[in-house]
Amino acid sequence: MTRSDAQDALALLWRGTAEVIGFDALKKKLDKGDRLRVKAGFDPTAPDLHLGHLVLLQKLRQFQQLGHEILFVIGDFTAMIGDPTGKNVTRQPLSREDVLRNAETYQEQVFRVLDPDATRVVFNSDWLRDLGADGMVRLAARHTVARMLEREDFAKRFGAQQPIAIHEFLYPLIQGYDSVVLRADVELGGTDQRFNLLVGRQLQEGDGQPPQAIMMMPILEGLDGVQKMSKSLGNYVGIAEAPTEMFGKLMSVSDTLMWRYFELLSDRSSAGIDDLRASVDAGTNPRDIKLALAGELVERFHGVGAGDAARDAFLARFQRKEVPNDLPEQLISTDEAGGNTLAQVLKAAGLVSSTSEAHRLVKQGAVKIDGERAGDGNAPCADGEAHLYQVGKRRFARLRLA
RNA sequence: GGAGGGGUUCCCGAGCGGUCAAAGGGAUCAGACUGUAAAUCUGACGGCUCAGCCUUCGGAGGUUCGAAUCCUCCCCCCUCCA
Repeated sequence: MTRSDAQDALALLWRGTAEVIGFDALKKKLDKGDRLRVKAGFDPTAPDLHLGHLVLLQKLRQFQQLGHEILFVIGDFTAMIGDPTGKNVTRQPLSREDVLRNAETYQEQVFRVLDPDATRVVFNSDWLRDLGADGMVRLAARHTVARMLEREDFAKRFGAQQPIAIHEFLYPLIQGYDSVVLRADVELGGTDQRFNLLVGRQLQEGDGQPPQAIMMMPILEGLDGVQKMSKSLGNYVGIAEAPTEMFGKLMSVSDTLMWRYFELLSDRSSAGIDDLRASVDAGTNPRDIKLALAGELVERFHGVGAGDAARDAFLARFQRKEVPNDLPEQLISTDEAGGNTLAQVLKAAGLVSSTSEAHRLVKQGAVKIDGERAGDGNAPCADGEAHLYQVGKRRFARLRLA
């Protein structure tokens, strides 16, 4: 590795991080050309990954591309405790079966980002089961209650006289112990993991190991650009989502937020991103840059060519306002629909969730038949021939009545 | 164990006998605008055989011409005291 390669590598690894602890030691190891053991732990609790999770995975991917070893820790043991981080209440533990099933879907999605051949997946129950009661007691002896209570969420709950179960104290200790067992050089986590990550350093030092560096990644903003991306807020892009969905969602992101996504999610080099910025400053339409971002991410999750296909479909539909060309014809039975009024047909076709909604949308001018705006939800639909029904800009169906 | 407070339409949250399908905000959807599904503005936002009708305000009963609003019992949450 040449001098400048090393610097580029460092810059790449540094990019987008919220905070790095133990930077100097890390730099030294990188300069030496060591192959680092990079640890990241995952709770197999919510198996639906989205781009918010990708931030961390992306960083792992970068380490991986630079030749380092990824230790992907599935916290099947710790999931039984439930990470208290950020929680104001004690978490419900998961059953063994849930954990294993989740871990399965987890890996499947994760390997769309990471190279499975260069990733070591480990389950922390492997060594924690053998730790035994005495080992657990020894581990617990390594930390004090006072220090544990420094943790913000514990402190809050304690101050508010809300319960903290004793086993919750074990979570950070166990996560830290994982680092000891794995002899991690670096551990990645979200900024909310700071405390747990630091415990790892402490335990490693106590064990006579050099403490791991800690790399904290920021929380990704969701599509609204304000709140963190999360499934419950509905502002997320799922890793397993269909290409057109994913593309459309990414295109709806604001121009400002787009750069954040580039920095945290894109495989482009930092220099390449700077070039894009410069070109926008020079007058390039940000939309075109966003198309590239959306294309890149779709490509990553859906394979070569998927990005271009999604892009073409998007442009056709929203820029040229064309109708999607691969619309299958749907046969609607007026018997099942309960009648043949426009509202009933739209409901039967699944374009609206109720006839009431259909009537409302018709009144708002959102419904078109063969491109003609419909004016009456009670108007009967002619049967026999297929017609193109459209609700709003996104819902289409080619329907034939029977 | 004792004393209080509360459960309202997707979420938050008003309403406290009729004028309530129920304020306001958020989310969502639509229309306009646009460089895209950003921003902004406007509107919609329980269901139906849709300008009329039907079913909603934790659950079950009751009072009343009439209840989300009053009473009884039950379920669940929270706060304070012990």
